[in-house]
Amino acid sequence: MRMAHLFGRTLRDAPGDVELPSHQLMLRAGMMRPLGAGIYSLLPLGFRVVTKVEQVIREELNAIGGQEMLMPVVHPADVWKESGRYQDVGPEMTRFKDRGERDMVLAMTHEEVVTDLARQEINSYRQLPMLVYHIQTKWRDEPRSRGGLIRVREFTMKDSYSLDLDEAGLDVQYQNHWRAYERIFRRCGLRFVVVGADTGMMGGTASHEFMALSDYGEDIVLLCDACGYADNREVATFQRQGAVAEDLLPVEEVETPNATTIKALADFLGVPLARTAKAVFFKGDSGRFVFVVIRGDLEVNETKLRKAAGEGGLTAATAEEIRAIGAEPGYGSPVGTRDAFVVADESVRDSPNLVAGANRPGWHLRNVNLGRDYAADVVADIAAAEAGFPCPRCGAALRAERAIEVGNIFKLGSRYSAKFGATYLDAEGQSHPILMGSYGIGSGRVTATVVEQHHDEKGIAWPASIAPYHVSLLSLAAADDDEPVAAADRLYADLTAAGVEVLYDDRAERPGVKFNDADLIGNPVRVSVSARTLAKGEAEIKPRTATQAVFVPLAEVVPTVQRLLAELMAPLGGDPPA
RNA sequence: CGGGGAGUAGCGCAGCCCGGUUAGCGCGCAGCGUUCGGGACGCUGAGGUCGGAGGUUCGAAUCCUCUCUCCCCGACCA
Repeated sequence: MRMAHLFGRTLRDAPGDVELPSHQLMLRAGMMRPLGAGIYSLLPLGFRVVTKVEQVIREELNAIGGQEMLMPVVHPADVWKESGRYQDVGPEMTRFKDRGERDMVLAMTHEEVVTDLARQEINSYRQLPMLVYHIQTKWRDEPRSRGGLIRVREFTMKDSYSLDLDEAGLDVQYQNHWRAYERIFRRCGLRFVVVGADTGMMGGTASHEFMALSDYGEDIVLLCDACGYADNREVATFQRQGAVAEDLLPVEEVETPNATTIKALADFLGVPLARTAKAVFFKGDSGRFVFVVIRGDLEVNETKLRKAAGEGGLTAATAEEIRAIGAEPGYGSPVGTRDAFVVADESVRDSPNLVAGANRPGWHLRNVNLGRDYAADVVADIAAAEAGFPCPRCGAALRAERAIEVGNIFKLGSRYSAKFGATYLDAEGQSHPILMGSYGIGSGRVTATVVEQHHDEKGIAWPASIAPYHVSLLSLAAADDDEPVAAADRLYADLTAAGVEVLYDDRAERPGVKFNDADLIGNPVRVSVSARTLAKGEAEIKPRTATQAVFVPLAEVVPTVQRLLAELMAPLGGDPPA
């Protein structure tokens, strides 16, 4: 591609309000442009990268037996009503009516459609297992998109769906995806970990997320370097110290002016946070008031709490709602409150004689004990794991890292097939629901995440496997000097003929501009010819991440580039260019 | 949805508080000339409904009201 006619120019400055490195760099490099909040056009350079990522995905999915297909992006609402998600999913699903006043939706995902297809196409055990996938646009009207391609409303996702006879078959496909995803992300040059995850509203029985470590990640993962334990913070657990044996002391009131936070309370009384119980108040989606009691040194994990309380969603309770159940904001405790569903963390069961609120301003109670002074409707693990907490498996200190979710795998089981009547007949003529799995990778998010992990102050440094082009070819010449241009033209032809993808900067720009743009765009190898190199019959070759360039005779450029590319590709596990 | 910030030329910004000819600067863009290995220089030039609507005023980018959009934090999130 000749850069003079490339659609999409580079920018010296990113828009001032853009902060994420990948967002800035992909805008500056001319790879994408915003159309609206969370809606982007991919320009040719960016589209080439995403296409390559998708090709990697395609190859690895095909390798585990995937059959590529294509399902629609506009769905009649009927299938969503059939699964129940038409009612369950909130405003992030866009609903509209067609001209015939029929309810329609924009696809957020494709479980419904694939299950509808499965019940039409599958009826015998002889047909299973199967694996189908597509790479298709999704629309999710997120309350807040952010960070360029990391979190958008319209995006392209590879979603695959496994169809199996039984749990054993589902396990195999789940493991196949696990391995395929590891290969995909390795080939894309991503550093990642696999963590256990919440199944969320996908339901199902198991879920893992592929998390690329990044300071700008929206998720937090907890990792154990000693034994390899890894979980999303939403589900991460930690070793508890067990019940403390201590005689239960009588409750006594203590005046605690202005001690409305747990920290202020502990400081005022001179007791450690772990000797206090804090109350946290939520209103559940069901309308119940959820009263949480947890030891003062721990934080509530809302995902765990939602499960323990059996609530689909939770919002913080208002001061009026708190007073309505007989509690007092800042001085709340479950002692003497009413009309609340009390969820206690295991920590308050195991730690006797805690300081808790007295439900009147300026006063707390010493020696409050679960069971004696108040009852809990549920006692469960609802505490958030933190860095430094003991690993649930081996006890070593956990490490916490921010991460971007680039892929996930779910066991759906019969959640959809049962509702849709997607069944097969076994060898005895018995009907069984097909067991399903669902597996997703966002190709645009993968692309942006690669940039997060592969850039420097100059620009992007693409892994060779997914770079827009293999080579940036620069002709460095004065306007009246035809020699370097002619030499670069020949190299462009030779490299292209050898199967190397070349972005040829043939613009009438000064050397500095071309160097800077080449660094910004980030193709893995740069080849330059100028009067200076031609004086010795050479070209300059420099990998994007190398500090030193090499000079080779013009005739050696093609083989040298091919060798360099092969070296750059090798650790990525992909094939070098032909 | 809550909190914060911002909409002035393709991009980055100033001007606004304290209203007053023709709305500025840098980059980019076009032309000419000089330059030519890490974002050159000179001259000339094109490019603007100052996000939109309404209002106040002799006069509004500037003041008031409403509204739209974008960004950041939070809530949310398969």
